[in-house]
Amino acid sequence: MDKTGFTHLLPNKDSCHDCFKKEQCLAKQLTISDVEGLSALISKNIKYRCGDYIYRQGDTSENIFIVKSGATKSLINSVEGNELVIGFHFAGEVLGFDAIDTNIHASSVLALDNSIICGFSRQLLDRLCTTDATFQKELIARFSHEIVRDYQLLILINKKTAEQRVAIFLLELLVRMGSSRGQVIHLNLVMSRADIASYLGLVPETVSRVLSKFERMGMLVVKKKKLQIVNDQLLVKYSNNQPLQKLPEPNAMEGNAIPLALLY
Amino acid sequence: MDKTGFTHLLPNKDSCHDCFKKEQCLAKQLTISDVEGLSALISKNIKYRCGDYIYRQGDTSENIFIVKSGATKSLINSVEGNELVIGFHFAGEVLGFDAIDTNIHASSVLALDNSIICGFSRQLLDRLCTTDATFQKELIARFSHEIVRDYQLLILINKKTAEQRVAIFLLELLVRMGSSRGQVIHLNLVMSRADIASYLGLVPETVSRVLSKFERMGMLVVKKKKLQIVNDQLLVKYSNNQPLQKLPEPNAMEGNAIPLALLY
DNA sequence: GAGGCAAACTGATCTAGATCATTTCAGAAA
DNA sequence: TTTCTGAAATGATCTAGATCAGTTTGCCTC
Repeated sequence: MDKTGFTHLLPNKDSCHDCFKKEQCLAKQLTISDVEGLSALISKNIKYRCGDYIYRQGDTSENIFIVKSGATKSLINSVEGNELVIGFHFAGEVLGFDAIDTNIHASSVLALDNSIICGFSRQLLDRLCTTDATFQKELIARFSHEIVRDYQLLILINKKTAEQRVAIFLLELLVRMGSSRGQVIHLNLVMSRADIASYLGLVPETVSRVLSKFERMGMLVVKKKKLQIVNDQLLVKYSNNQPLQKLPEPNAMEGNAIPLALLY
Repeated sequence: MDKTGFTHLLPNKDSCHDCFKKEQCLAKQLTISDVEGLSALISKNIKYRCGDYIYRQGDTSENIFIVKSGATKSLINSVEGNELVIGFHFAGEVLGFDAIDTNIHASSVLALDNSIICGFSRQLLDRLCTTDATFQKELIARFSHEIVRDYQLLILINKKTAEQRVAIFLLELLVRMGSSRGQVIHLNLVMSRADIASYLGLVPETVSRVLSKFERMGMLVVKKKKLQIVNDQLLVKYSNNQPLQKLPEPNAMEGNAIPLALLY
């Protein structure tokens, strides 16, 4: 029936008016008629298969993209040739902010899954920015949001243990996938262990080992790309580097007299 | 004579018209009269002493700032209480982009030196954005630039050796300080070893050791905060992880028969 | 259902850089 | 000048995670 693999992702027609994601769209505050009038400048519902590039590092920037469904990763190819994953993007997120200044993409983005993505031409972007103050504000807000998100990744990478990184990553995924906490959650890891490792500044083997350990601790059940979070409270503990077996803090004694023997 | 320590930084009057940094200013493309008309919304030449905060993480955002002279660092305080340096900012750079979306600063910025900084009220920012298309474009371009810069820091941190990190950091400083390459350069490190270490995802001792090693290799002369770059070509080699003493690659043999003894 | 293949997992070993413990040094105060 | 103080340098040791070397697993294709 569905030979394309996309039909289930498209419950609506090829129009902004019926878009089931319009609440998350960059242009959400424009009236429908505004957008429809500029329809020629929007490429709606472009289909990407797993592994397809949305754009490549070095490409001239033609569009800003909005992920409607599916998932993508963005990466940077270093001079030495190895690639560094710098982000994962899900429905509602905007792609292409890296090229507004220079017109050249500083990163590549590719689909991790069959994905539907809309493109706003740069021309439309400029036009809306000058004619529509609300749109412009929304755009700048998203820029700012992106900068704060980058900070978070820096924090995640900096001086955290492998276990913390993986725990934080999983919790972040839970939030972004919109799952509520405190119950058994099924998570479909759309990215490979190597992708996660690159993103977290680790090596695939380490990610694998940490996931296995977390499984042994009863926090989750791992079955390749299918993850089942069983105990997210414990996951939170690990994300703060407070594993179960940790000894009480030295100052747990405070309030009692400290034996002299411990001071000398 | 100059008891304030600031006079030498201010060769011009307290006006945008005479500002010696106007070419680098966010509002550079506005005509002088435009800006002067909005003068009440610009706090010109605010003086900060070494250690003063320009703003703190969690503060409500009142202004966008432009560094006119001096230097600042931005940092994030983690939940555990330790601080992470995420950037250094010199003349011409804009501060405060992290709070445009939420109105709350996600990071703190403090002066590393006596610094002169101008503040644009958020109100002015909004006004210029709606009335002046060129200003708005410039602002968005700077946002995009900031995002790309964040990518660079991610690359710097990710999977690079301590020597690479320090070498890249020094080369980056050379560029940002505007020094031309290929000659002996005097560099005044305005930040501490601890700041550099935090920024590079290392520990102060490691930064110290690497600088000492670079000195032994004849690349630079270290005298606390005064650095003298003697051989920047070698620094470039180290930044690519190609130190001098490295053995020839294994495939240097290719073309010759490989001795069986090496295979077993 | 067999064969092929790439991702994921696991165990053994190694090492870059962290940690801990001093020492040195430069600038400020007295 | 001497003393004081905090940053920086240096040496010795330790360890988290990388690296290397397989093995296992799930998923194609025929």
